[in-house]
Amino acid sequence: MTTPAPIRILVVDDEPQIRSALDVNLRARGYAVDLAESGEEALHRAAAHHPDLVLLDLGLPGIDGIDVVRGLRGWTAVPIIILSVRESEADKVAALDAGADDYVTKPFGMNELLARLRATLRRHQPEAPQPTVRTDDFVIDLAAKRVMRGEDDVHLTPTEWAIVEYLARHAGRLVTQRQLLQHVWGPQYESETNYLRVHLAAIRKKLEPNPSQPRYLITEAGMGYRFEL
Amino acid sequence: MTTPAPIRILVVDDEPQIRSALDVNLRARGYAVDLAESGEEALHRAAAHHPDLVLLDLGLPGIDGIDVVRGLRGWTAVPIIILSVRESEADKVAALDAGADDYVTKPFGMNELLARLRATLRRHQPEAPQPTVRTDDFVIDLAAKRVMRGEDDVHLTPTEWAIVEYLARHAGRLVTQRQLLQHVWGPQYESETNYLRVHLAAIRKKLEPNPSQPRYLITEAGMGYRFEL
DNA sequence: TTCGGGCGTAAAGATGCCGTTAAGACGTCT
DNA sequence: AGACGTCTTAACGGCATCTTTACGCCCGAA
Repeated sequence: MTTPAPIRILVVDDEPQIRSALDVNLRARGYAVDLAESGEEALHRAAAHHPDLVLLDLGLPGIDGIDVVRGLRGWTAVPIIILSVRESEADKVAALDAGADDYVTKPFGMNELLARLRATLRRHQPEAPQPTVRTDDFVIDLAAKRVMRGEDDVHLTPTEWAIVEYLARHAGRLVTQRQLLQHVWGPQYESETNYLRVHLAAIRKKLEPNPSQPRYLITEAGMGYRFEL
Repeated sequence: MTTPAPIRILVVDDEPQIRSALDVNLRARGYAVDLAESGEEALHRAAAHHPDLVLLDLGLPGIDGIDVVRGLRGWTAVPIIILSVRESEADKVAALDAGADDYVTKPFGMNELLARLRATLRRHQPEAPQPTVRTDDFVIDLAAKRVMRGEDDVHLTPTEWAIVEYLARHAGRLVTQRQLLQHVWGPQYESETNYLRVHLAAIRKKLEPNPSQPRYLITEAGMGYRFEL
């Protein structure tokens, strides 16, 4: 298991104190921070570094903040939170309709900003990639709970699927009978090894090219089973 | 192109003037509005009607607003915008971390609220990258919340639509009864599998060419259902 | 070689789930 | 308040699945 990559946040503000305050607070929470002090620099750094979220001050010298929002929205859906001293409704409406995700009025509390930041990031999390286990003869789609053998799919009963899934998630490793029994049937089933024999036979009949001589679902006599890729 | 279904908004507030003001303004913008004046009613109506967005007052009699957020987040990802007189950072942080999407302090400008509402709804669109799901026999228009079978459209009840939509958005994957029950009826309905049997029968009667031998809405005995394209 | 434990296979019975139907409850409009 | 659409609830037959039992094989140990 690798450590997750830090979430990258681009902070855009022309006031050095605010940049610094955000930098310190965000780094303290484990975010990676990139800083920009103008709209041009913001667009440039966003294109170069692809941040996971943008904190954007509206009152920038040069390009207006709203135009930064439009510039970003032209090519990316990165979440944008506006920081601004402007309290007027018109400004908020314009920023939000330009594509900003949230609007926080300065001065703001750091805890509120962090909470809004978490809320925004939470919404933008992409779905985890769907794991599949492939062999030469069939494909196990763990997310769809489905097994494909060539073009047509193989129908597994609930118990059969539970066994296959557990073995596939521990592919290559030896799984003891007790592990399987407890995972599929519950803690009190420790010694009903005949269940396993019966169901393994059914599974092999459906998945193995030659069920009587298993290639994938290997029996380790006296110990358990092993799913060989 | 068919007329898109109106966006349904659930307004939760115990003050009649605010309910009424929101009701009028939202209807004027073409939203369909559902009203609730307590947390209990909010949870109940949300489960019954599946709104597209919830406007929630924190200062409710009975259940606290935060608990309403938690109650909803237990089973649905519907966007929630908090309306509150409480300005303290702690309240905002608590609400956002409980799963709210935005926080607006009363008194608020109607235009700002509408802009935040649009921004929140826009953000939730990416969840529907495919507006239509097509089979040989019918077309599911996820945006318009409508099903067309050939030329004429099939009328689905709210519950039926909720089931079809969930299955269509997870096309090909196996959806457990528990997933469906929690998404359609709420968290406390984990074991009422007879609901599913009854409604699936009704849906099949409307969509399947041969309802007694389903081609699209496949039952996986003991596990759940699968929408086969 | 003989014996016994562990395993694979097959088939029959038991179990629980699913589809179907219909009636009553509920909520929402006119 | 009444009528309509919709949801809930219960009952039942049919069927998929699981359990249980029996038997034969293989292989290592005596």
